[in-house]
Amino acid sequence: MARKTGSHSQTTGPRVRAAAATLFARHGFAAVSMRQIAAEVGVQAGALYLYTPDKQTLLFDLMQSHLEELLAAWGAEPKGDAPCGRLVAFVRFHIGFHLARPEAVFIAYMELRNLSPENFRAIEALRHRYEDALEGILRAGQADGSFHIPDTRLATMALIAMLTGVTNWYREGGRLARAEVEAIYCDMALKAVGATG
Amino acid sequence: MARKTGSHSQTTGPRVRAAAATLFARHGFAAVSMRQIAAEVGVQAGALYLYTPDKQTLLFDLMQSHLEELLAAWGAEPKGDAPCGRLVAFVRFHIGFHLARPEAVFIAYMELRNLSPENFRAIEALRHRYEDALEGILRAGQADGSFHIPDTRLATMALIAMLTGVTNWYREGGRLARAEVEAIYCDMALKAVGATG
DNA sequence: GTCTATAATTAGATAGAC
DNA sequence: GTCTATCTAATTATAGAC
Repeated sequence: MARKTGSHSQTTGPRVRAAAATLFARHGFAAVSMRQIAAEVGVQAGALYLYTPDKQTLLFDLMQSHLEELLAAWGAEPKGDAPCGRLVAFVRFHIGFHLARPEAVFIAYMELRNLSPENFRAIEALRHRYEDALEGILRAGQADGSFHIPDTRLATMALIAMLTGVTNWYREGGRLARAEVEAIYCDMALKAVGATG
Repeated sequence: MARKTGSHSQTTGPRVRAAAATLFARHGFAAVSMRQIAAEVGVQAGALYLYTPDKQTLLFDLMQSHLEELLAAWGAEPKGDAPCGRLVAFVRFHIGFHLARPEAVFIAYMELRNLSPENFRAIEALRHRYEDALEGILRAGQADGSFHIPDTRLATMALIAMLTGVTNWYREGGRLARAEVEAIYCDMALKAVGATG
């Protein structure tokens, strides 16, 4: 086993991010101090500045990497050709991805107003790209007659809000298993867009 | 016109609450200082403590009065007998009420983690009572065959998340008028629960 | 790479003058 | 009812020893 040569740089950086994610999700960005993060990692506050230039950048990096991971994961997801199949794939993917990362999801939705204006624009652009992925599916289904949607943009926002809402109430080991939740949301989503197939 | 007898107590209290609501919604509870609130009202920081014992209680009062107003307004709303009509009434009521109070809605959903444990329990109880109102409609519709819902509790959470999501994207004077948005959401909600009528 | 110490600022809340 | 002044404590971020 390779010796770590006395350096912790390969582990402390990620641990700082993990501790920040946990604390930001639990108490909110503004309510968490750099000292709390340091204590969670097990270092002193000053040491954090070896891994981030400031607290704001720490938040931005968490949100940016979450959304880039989301886009990359959806891009790598196998999807069918028919709009109905693609919508089902999106619903399952969205729920699975979000339930697997409750902290990152929480931060990405709740801490937008704590971003600097430039950072906010960057995050919003990434989020918009993800919304466009769903809107593309709905447009295709509307075009080929699979769906019956009064307004695709509104349906996009409604569906994403509905799906993301699972993270507010779902608890592992609760009344419903994840697969059951996914199936029920697929059913509701297909019905909501008036799917025929 | 009655003279104000030199006292501002009838106006400053509400103005403190209004300023706090605006600032909490914009920047978040933890990021707003008592001095900022005082500046918005046009008094000094110390004067705020004539109207609230502390910052935490100020937040709690905003959330509590919002939810009590929500429950009272829904209770006073005229509703039909048939489940379909009652669901339509709920959708229109929920969207209308929430779009009219973007600040209070934002605070009630985003600042739960900044409540003390006791205050959190009180707010959650109020929120649960409101969710139960929708769940009652869905249960009735499921019972009389108007709706076809795999799981009423899950459908309740899904619908509320979908409806509340309007506050994230709707802008007055935007592409769609409020009535159009309500109509489209009614359509999607009815379809999502498999309404037959 | 981490710690200790500290600078500079700001926070929530209170006391007492007016 | 409001202001000024202040207390105590906590904040972000940096400097320099090790």
